[in-house]
Amino acid sequence: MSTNLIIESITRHIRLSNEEKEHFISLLQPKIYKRKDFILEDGQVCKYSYFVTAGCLRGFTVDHNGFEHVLNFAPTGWWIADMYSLLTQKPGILNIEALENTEVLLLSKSRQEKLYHDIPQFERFFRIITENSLVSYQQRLIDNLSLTAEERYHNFCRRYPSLINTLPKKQIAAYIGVTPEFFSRMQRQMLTKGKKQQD
Amino acid sequence: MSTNLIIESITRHIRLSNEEKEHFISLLQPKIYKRKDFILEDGQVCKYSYFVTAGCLRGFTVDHNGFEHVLNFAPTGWWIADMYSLLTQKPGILNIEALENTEVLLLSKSRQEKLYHDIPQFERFFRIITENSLVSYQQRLIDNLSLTAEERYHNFCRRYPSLINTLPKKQIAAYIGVTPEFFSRMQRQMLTKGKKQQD
DNA sequence: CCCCAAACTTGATGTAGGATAAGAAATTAA
DNA sequence: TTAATTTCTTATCCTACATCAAGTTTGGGG
Repeated sequence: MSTNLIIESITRHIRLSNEEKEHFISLLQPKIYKRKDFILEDGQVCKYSYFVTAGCLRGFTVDHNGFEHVLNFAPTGWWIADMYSLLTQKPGILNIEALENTEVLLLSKSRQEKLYHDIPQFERFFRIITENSLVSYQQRLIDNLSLTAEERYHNFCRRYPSLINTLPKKQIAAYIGVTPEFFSRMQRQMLTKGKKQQD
Repeated sequence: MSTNLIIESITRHIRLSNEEKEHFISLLQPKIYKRKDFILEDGQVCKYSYFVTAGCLRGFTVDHNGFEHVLNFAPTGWWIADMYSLLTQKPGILNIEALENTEVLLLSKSRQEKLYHDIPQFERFFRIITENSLVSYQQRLIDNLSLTAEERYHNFCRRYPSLINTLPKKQIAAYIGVTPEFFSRMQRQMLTKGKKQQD
């Protein structure tokens, strides 16, 4: 099982003995999804946190006009879940879909709670990654209130450098909050602007 | 000292003995700000979490055109801080200002860390409120991507019912992400719409 | 109580980005 | 390889909201 990555990403924030590492790993379930598989659909209760060991997932909502809005991407090494549903155990509004064939490690809510009890350090670990996540959503909200679509695109590029060229452009558009048509126009404009600056 | 409110809001999530409560309270510093006082300015390092026991604060950023964007309000019973700066201890981008004469309890970062050590339950408490805060910023981001200004105004009303009539309208406009001019027009439209529905 | 700054409103005009449509290019499944 | 589907682009027109300007109302400090 490829658990190096998850252990490494955890021990960047807390120290664990070998037994603790093994105990933690024993709580995980590996699972494989194929491109376009849905890991979670809106209306369902989210029962797991998902850690991506290979591939890429996307979390998105569908508004009442049928348009999709991407909340987050989860490439290799990232966690994803419908936090609202996971916390409340009520039906959520998030869809999570595999953008390519993807391997994940599942940590169920009940096992996560058990983990907090068995190894209190994990309370700290999840507090820290939740804090970091909170900060980045605050920043993204401010960006959406104050930046143009083009500036938000640059922020996307900084946040997900590995995805710039691998992701369908319509997914990027749905993340920065514009239509695919406008995104296309915007890119053309950016090219001509770039050329002007070269002269 | 008016610490009933903060103890009550904490014991909604974790259980504390009387000694633990007293220890916690001993770590807090009360402070009073006057209307228009700045609790924190962008560029400063945030050294405290602030709990409002009376009055109201606002957290906002100023963009490169000089426009203000409200990240959050903190009426009585709410916490506020520049999370980014508090976590990293680097200069932040948030301003926190008193909208009226306001009483707060300060919890310094170093004391908060001491608290995690002395009473590990607090690790859980702050994890939970951070989780809840994360969920609401996620929702607000989705709302900004998918809803009209009018729908976002309704969400503001649900989130901060006590502020609808007490807050200057330009503050509400800066929260939902429109200009005061447009907010004014929007309200007039909502009135005439409401009248039509009555007929 | 009054005055002045701040907040609010209203109108005229401008613009970033959306809606629609339709064809071109790229992927996928078979 | 090809047919079918999805994605991307381009053009035209449209709308939600911004900008600018000017006047009105409000309310908090002296």
